[in-house]
Amino acid sequence: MDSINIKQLAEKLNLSTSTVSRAFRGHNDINKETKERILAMARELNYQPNHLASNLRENKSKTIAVVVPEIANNFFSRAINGIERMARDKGYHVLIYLTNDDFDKEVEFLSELHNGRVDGIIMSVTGEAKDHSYMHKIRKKSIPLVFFDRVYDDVVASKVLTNDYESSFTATKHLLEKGCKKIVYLVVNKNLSIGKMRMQGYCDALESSGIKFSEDLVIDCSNDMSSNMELLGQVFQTVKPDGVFASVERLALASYYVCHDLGIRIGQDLKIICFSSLEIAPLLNPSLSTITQPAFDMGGEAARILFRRLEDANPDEHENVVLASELIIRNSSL
Amino acid sequence: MDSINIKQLAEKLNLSTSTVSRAFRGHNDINKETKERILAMARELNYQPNHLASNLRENKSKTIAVVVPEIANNFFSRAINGIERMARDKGYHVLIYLTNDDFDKEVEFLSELHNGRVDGIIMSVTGEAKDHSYMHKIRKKSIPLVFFDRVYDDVVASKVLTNDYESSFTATKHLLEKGCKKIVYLVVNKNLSIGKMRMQGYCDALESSGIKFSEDLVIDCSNDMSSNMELLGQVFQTVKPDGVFASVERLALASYYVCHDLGIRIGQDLKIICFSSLEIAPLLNPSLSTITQPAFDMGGEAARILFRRLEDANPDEHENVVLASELIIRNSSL
DNA sequence: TTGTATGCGTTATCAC
DNA sequence: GTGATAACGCATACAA
Repeated sequence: MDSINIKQLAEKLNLSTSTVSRAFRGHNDINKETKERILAMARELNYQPNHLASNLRENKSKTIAVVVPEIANNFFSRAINGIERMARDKGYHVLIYLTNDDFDKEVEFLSELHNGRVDGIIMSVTGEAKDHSYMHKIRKKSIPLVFFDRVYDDVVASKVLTNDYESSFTATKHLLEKGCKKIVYLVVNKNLSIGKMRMQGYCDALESSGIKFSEDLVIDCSNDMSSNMELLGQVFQTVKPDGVFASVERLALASYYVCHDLGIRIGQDLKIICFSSLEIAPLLNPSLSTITQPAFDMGGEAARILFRRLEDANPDEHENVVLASELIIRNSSL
Repeated sequence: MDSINIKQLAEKLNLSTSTVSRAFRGHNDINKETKERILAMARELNYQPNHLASNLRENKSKTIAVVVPEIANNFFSRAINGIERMARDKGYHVLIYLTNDDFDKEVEFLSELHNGRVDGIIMSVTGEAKDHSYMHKIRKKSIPLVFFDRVYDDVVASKVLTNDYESSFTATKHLLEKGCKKIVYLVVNKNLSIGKMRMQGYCDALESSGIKFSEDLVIDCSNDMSSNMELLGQVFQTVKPDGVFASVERLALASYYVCHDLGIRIGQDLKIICFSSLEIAPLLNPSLSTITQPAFDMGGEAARILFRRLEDANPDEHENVVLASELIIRNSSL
């Protein structure tokens, strides 16, 4: 039993397709009884308007795309959760695209999306700092775009960020106050805006305590766990830092593994703090000090902004929102 | 500058729309030079066929829906990762729907999806064990469906599962061998197939060791962290179990929090093991023994099965796949 | 309040 | 090898 269409439904009811169509739209140019009769029959026959057809007709898809580097990640999965919740409320559907931090995929996805498939895009960019002028060309086609967390600074679009600079400054200050003299900064991509902001907070905190910033203490890591562990193992043994400020969660976790392996006592020998959305940070050994971003809310906010653009129009207005992260000190930095 | 359509492109080239259309399809009934000319112009003008229109025409969407209880969860986020990867390879797009374990939402989603929006569905059902006969009605409309992990036993569809019974049996056996006499089984929904299978493994392991199963040791929890902690606090103090077998990750984590609060020493006073996809289980305090499901592969397998149905046709053939979980003993059960 | 006719952008069928 | 045309299912302008 295949799907029924509006024409067949109309025939059953001895009505025209236009009348049937009206029953499903918000208008009130239809007799209440007829409408009910139509809806009843529709329920019985399990009819639902074909969205491809109606979307084609109305030139909108009621669908948004979410483009993120990864999903098996506490921050992004929560953010998507927030986006989905908001989208659901607004009657939108959510397509997911994972770049796996591959810039080429990002470009591919974005160009695929400009063909009516989606009404808008929410995106957190890849860590690869290549030329992203491709965005400028795409932007011209004017499908609304909202960045969150990882953004391209030179692309004009709405952005949802957290107060990375302040958080980094405070976190670094905290480590200094706890007696750290040699704090390494772990980063995946120095050139990405987010890495830059966080590093700036780190630098300024050092400076404010009269400590000179040293390029050697900036450790440029990758997204691969085992090579990170190898790198950090060397750093911890040769540079012998007494503090670690990790700009992303996975680098703190790599540090934990390395410390466990090398018998470095976290908290005593080496204090660790990091950006993280790990909800079980209190259960780690030792419990992990974190700067926790409001991931869910960031997603929700990004979606809210996008839908405002989509529905209130005014396509040239961009919103920038900054949400506050929370600094939670636990045993790893005490 | 808004999107261009096939007609405009055809005009620019002094060709008919049919010829232009041909350039974008796989056929070879078009002059090679014309084709190249068209493609070149398309690139220049940034033309892409509108997928709504072509999908309407072809009556398929090249899109699948993934319906899961939640996404901020290690298991599901990995599974989605696997699905997305496979979908990408096959040229499909992925819509995400989160039920938040709300049965009504599940019903709502599924009925929304039968209107041309998607070609197929991959789903893990909610924990609510209500009447799901609604599925039978929907199944008639014959859009391919693949279940993974959490399934409805009475619905005929392809299913991707793990060897839950064996894993549970082995894990419980392990606790018994380590000296546990009183093992509680933590479950969110006893009636869900997955809870049943896991519980059966637990029961049979007890029996095989000559221990009588007691209903009092089955603790029916919820999805709410704080009420679970309250419940478990009471159980740990009154029932005084020496072993915990948690059927889902969050219940083991709640146990950890409770033990930390009450000063119960995990591993010594109380041994814990659970189903979990937590990649940092080794970093917990103490490291957590887990039965780890191949979440990514399960997602990939579910997608593979779905696409086979979609492309090879043969709509009445169902595949059931069982993948093996891995039992990893760590300090929480030693 | 309802029906008729047209078009959304694309592709397949049939001519030429 | 290319062009004209109909059709996919629906929603609106207009007529009644």
